[in-house]
Amino acid sequence: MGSRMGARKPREPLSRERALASAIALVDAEGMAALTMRRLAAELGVEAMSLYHHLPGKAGLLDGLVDAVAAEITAAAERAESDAPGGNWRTRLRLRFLAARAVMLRHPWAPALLSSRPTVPAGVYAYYDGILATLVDGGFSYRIAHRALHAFGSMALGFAQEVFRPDAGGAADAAAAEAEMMALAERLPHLAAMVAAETHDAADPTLGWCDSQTEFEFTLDLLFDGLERHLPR
Amino acid sequence: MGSRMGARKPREPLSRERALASAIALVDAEGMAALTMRRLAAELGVEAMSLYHHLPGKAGLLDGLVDAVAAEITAAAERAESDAPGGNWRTRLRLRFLAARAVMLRHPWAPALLSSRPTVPAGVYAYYDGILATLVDGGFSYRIAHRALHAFGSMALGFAQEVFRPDAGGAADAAAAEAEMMALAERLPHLAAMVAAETHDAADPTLGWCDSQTEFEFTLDLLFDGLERHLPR
DNA sequence: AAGGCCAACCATACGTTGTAAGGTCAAGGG
DNA sequence: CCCTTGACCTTACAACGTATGGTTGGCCTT
Repeated sequence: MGSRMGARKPREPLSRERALASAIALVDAEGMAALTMRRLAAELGVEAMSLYHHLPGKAGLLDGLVDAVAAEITAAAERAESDAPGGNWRTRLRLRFLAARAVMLRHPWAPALLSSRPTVPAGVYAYYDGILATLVDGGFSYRIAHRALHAFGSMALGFAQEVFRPDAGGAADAAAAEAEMMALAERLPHLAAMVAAETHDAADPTLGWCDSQTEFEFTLDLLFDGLERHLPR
Repeated sequence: MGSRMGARKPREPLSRERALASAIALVDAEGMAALTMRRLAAELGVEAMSLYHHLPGKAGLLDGLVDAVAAEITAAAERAESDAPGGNWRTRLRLRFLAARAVMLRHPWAPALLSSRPTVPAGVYAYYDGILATLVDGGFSYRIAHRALHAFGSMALGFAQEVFRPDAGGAADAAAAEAEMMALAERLPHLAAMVAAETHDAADPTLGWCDSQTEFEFTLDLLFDGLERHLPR
C-alpha cells in the first residue's frame, strides 16, 4: 500500500510561487550573496536546473523578488491609507511612504536590489499612479506633481539613499571605533563637533547614533513643506 | 645597440595608479560588467595575477575606484565653491552639489558602485565635513545641520535615487514604446494624464522626457527652502 | 487496457569569474 | 660573483549561471 491513491506526494511539485517564497526567505535570512541557483534549489530539495522550468533564469528570479516586494509595498500602502480615510494629501502620502518603509525594514536587501535592476517592475508603476492621484487630488498641477515624484525619489518606496551605512562596524570593538574617531576628529573638526554635540545626552557614543526613522520623517516633512508652497492660489 | 642605456623600457612597471586609471577608463567606456581582473590586466598588457602585486584583490580595486571618484568630487566641489567666493550657504552648497553632479554624469557607473560598497571611502568624510562647515557657518545648529546631511542624502554626492531609469528602452522602437504606453494608460490613468500634460509642448513624446538636471535643482531648492525655515531667529 | 505524450526533474558539462600557490627572471647590493 | 628581492607569469581550483540532453511518472486518447 501507499503507492496508489495519490496521497504519497513525494513532494509538492515546485512552482514559481514556491520558488520565490523560498528565495525571499533565504535572502531575508542570509543576504543576497547566499542566493545562488544551486543553493535555492537545495533549499527546495531539488537540483539547480529544475528551477529553470519555473523561472526564466537568475535575472528572472531577481525580477520576481522585486515584483514581490513591490506588491508587498503596494498592499501595505493601500492598507495604511484606507485605515485613515479623509485625510489631506500630506497625511495620505505620509502614511503610504511610512508603510513602504516598514516593508523595506523587513527586507533590508530590497533597496539595493531595486536600484540595481535595469528595469522597473510593472507593479511600481501602479503604485506611483496612486501617489500621483493623491497629489492631483490635493490640488497640485501635473507639472508640480511630476516634480514631486522626482523629489520623493526612493522615499516613495520607503528608503532613502543613505550615504553612511547603518552600523557597519558592529559593536564588537567599540573602543577601536572610538579611537579611530578621535584620530579622525583632528582632520574633520566639524563632523567631530557635530557628533559631540548630538551625542551629548544620547546613550550610544558610537557612530550608530542616527535615528534613521526620525531622519526619514524629517526629510519627508521638509519636502512636503516645500511642495505646499507650490500649491496654486 | 638599443639594449643598453636603459631606454629600452619594455613597458613601464605598472603601479596602483596606472591600474586605477586604466580601470576607470575601461569602466567609463564599457561599464562595470567589463571590469574583470583578466580584462583589466589585458588592457595593461599584463597577466591577471600581476595586478595582485599592486591591488589587494577585486574589492580593493573597487575601493580604489570609489576613492578616485570621491577625490574627483571633492576637487570639483572645492573649485566650484572658490570660483564664487562670498556667497551664502545656499549658493555655496548649490555649487558644490552641482559640481558633484557634473562628475557623476561623467561616470554614470559611480552612483551604483558607491551605494553597493559596504564601507564609505575616507575621502567622503572630508567632503561632508566641508558641507557641515558651510551649514554651521550659515547659522544652523548642529542638530539641524545633522538632519540636513541626512536630507540631502546622495544629492550631496551629485546623484539622486531615480526610481525610473533614464531611457532604458532606447530610441530603437519608439512606435512600440508608444503602443505599450497606450496599453498602460488604461490601467494608469493619472500617469498617462501627467505624461500627456507634460509633453504637450515638448519635443520628445516618449518616456525619456524628464529633464533630470532641472528636477535635481528643483529638489535641491525644495530642501534648501525647507531648511531655511529651521534657521534660528 | 494500451499506447504515447509531456511536464517535471536530474546529470553532465562548458565557459567565466576571483584568486591561492608556486615558478621564472632581471636588477642590484653584499 | 652570488644571492636576495620584487615584478611578473603559469597553473590550478572552486563556485557561479546555464546549455544540452537524458529519465520518469502521470494523464489523455483510443
